[in-house]
Amino acid sequence: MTQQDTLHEDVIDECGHDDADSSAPRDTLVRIKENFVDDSTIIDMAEMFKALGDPTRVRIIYTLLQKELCVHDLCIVLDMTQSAVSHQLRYLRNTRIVKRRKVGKTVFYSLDDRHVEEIFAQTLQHLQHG
Amino acid sequence: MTQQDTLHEDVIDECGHDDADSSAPRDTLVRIKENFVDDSTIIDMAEMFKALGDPTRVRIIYTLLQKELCVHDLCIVLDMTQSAVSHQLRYLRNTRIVKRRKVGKTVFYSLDDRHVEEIFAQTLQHLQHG
DNA sequence: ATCTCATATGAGCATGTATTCATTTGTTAT
DNA sequence: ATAACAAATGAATACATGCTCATATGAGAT
Repeated sequence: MTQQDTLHEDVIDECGHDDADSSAPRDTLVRIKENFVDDSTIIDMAEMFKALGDPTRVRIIYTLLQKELCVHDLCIVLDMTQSAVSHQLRYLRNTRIVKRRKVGKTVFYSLDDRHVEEIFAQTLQHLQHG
Repeated sequence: MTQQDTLHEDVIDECGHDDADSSAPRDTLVRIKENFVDDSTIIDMAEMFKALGDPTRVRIIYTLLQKELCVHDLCIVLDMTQSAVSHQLRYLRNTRIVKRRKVGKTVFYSLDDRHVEEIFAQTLQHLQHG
């Protein structure tokens, strides 16, 4: 916010009259500002994408997309420490992307959120042949 | 990888014979491992989600979803420093989410990737009324 | 109770990241 | 050329994050 508050309108769209002290563009910005969803939604979105924004977690999700697995087997498939996997599973659990089911002393993990599943699968498709 | 390599199969699915030295479950894990997409795809996915996984960048994308804007106006709408916004725009540019168009000394930014746009809009919808 | 296996978790560390501040580059106008 | 504005960028800083190591919890078996 160091520079002055003049507004710029796309020259092509507005055909000329984008004067520095015109008020219409300012209204446009105000309108955009008012169109904002609430902060909590913004934060929720960021949180969710952040949860998907790590290679290890992507691999976990991709694995669970194929089959429900226990922590131990996940460690084998991912070739990672039990501790590292458990930490990431806790992360994914906290963001409701993954759920667990206990059978005796083993805990089975599977995907919890269907539309996270959709987003993930969709993105995977796009990247694989796009 | 500290614990032993016994495998666990879902008791309900497999109706009993989940012996520690059964070989079928091990095959299952091997199959899952082989189903893996290549590492670069995993990394690309994570990179892309990471790019969307920050409140500031979410706000930028949400804003540009409504209208192409120059850096200066983005600063006003987001109520953020020109430097901070520019840094994030560079990030989004590097991940091909956003593109720029120069008109004189002002630079207009807009969304570049249509399916990032779709993923974003879809996720927003899900979160707003889900 | 004790032992073992499966998972969870806290602390510590090394690395990554978002912002700020100061400065630079690039463009227009005088 | 010089001045003024728009945007980009490098360095520094404060904070977040992913993994490791050690340890704790919890459940079944002996």
